[in-house]
Formats: sequence, C-alpha cells, structure tokens
Amino acid sequence: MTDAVRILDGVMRLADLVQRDMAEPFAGTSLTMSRAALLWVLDATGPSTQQALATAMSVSPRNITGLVDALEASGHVARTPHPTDRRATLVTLTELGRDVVTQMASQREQMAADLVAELAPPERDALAAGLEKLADRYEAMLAVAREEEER
Amino acid sequence: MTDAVRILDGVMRLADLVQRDMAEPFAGTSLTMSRAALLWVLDATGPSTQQALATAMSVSPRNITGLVDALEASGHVARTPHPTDRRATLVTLTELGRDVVTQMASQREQMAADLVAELAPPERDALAAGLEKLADRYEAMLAVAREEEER
DNA sequence: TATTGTTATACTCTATAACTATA
DNA sequence: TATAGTTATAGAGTATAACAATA
Repeated sequence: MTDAVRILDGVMRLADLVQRDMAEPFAGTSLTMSRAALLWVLDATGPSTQQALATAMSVSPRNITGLVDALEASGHVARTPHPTDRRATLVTLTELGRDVVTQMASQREQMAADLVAELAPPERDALAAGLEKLADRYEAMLAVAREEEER
Repeated sequence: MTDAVRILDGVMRLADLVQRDMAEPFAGTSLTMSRAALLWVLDATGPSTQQALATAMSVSPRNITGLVDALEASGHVARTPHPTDRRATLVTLTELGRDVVTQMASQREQMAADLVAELAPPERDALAAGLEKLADRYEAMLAVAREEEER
C-alpha cells in the first residue's frame, strides 16, 4: 500500500471513529449530527437566512426547512422575520441553542486533547499543518474541477 | 486554536471533502456510498453471511437486508445458500460487483495520489504514520470506554 | 423576472421489535 | 434455547419540482 493510500485510509477511518463518538451524546435527545451541525454553523455566522444556511452547509434549502423545523420544536433556534426582506426569515440561536454549542465546543476540545495525548508537540504541529495543507489543496482541486464541468 | 483541535478539524474537513468526491461517480447510478461500502467489505472478506457483514460494517442485520436487496436487484451481488447452515445465506460478488470494486480501488489510488501530490515522500510517511497512530489509539480508547459502560 | 421558503413527493439509511425457519 | 434473516414500523437526511409571497 502506498503512503498516499495510507493517508487517505487513515483520514477516513479516523473520521468515522470520531463521527460515531460525537454522535453518542445525542442519543436519547432530539439532537442529531445534522441538526447539531446547523447549530454550529449558526453560532459561527450569527443570525442567518435559510438560504445562507443552505449554502454554508452545501445542502438544499428544503433540507434546511426540515432541520430548522425540528430545532425550532426542540427550542434550540427561533425563526424571526427578516428586518428588510419579507420573503426571508432569520434563524437565530436561543439560549438553549447557545448552551448546546458551548457544550459541543468543550467536548470537541476534550476529544481533540484525548486524541493527540500521545503525540509530542512538534509532531502535533506537523500533523496539523499537513492536514490543513491537504484540505486546502483538495478544496482548490474540487473548485477547479467544478468550474471545468460548467464549461 | 490548539494543535489538537486543528488536527481534529483537519481530519473532519478532509474526510467531508473526500466523501463528497467519492460519492460523485455514483450519481445517476443505483450505487450509493453505503452500498459501495458493502461491496468493498465483501471483496475484502470474500463470500459472507449477512450477520458477518452487519458486524463488519457496525450496522444492524436489518440494514444489511436492505442493502443486499438493492445490490442484488442491480446485479452487483448474489445470494446463495449457505453450504452447511440452512438459516444463513452467503452473499457473493458477481462479476459486475467485482468490476465495480476494481474501479473503486483504482479511483481511490488516483484520488490518494492527487491528494498528496505536493507532499515530499518523507512528509507522506510521517503523516500516514501519525494518522494510523491516532486511529489505533482512538479505537483502543473507544473499546475501553465501551467495556467500562458494560460494567 | 428572480428569489425565499414551503408543500408535495420520493428515495435512502438507519434502528427496534416481532416472527419464521433452522440450529 | 439461540441464531439468521425477514416483515412491520418508524424516524431522519436528502433531493427535485411546483407554488405562493415578495423583491
């Protein structure tokens, strides 16, 4: 197996493990990974239209309607009228929604710390830099491919 | 942001990009990521019972029934009677299924090669080793946590 | 005309529980 | 009694297309 494939496999395997682990705290609650992801995006961007959320999450507007419906029912977000555009609605985090995001953030840090506990600091930096380089590069590659396809 | 979090984020971001990219060739076909994953496992293990597939994929037996139904309908796998246990069925790859796996394997290699194209060989090896170490460690951590929970 | 969000419809992945046939 | 696979049922994520209200 080439080093290239070892890297690809390592990333996918690790991501799968992490994803299962992240989903666990939501068991028995109304939250799911997709809904939590929306909260996370919303916290990063501030109050947003559903269109903006759809774009940010690379998902259809219809999908956002469903996620927001569920999160509104569970009290994590609220729909408020857009101040200037009466077609649009602004989705905002409620206090409960903010609490959940805060908790997710601390879980993420704990998880990350546990993950790299056996790596020496220089190794950590090298690994982080390598991954970021690959992700940046990959994103650029996909963007180029998408443009070529449009032509 | 700590290096630990940079690593976690890098892994998740990269996995997301790769996953979207891997799903693309299936558009317009009857194949999906889950079905393709079953083909991949089946190729690695050889003819398997549905129970074995469920365990290997960490998924319910019922789920396997559905995936195999679809893959059987599309001609990628066949159900054959188990030679000694009449309760069980053996799932096997058809020629079409094998062709698809071969194609996926070469796409994976191409994708991996593109991904790391700008990394020098020593960097590649370090990155691969780092990721494998983290994944192994994480898997062990989860196994321990699961045992503790059972007590 | 174009855009925002929703209704209508459909497919897929996933799970648990009950059931049948077999071990 | 236990196991393999299926039927029954249900929730969740996702998409496209048509539509109403508004820009």
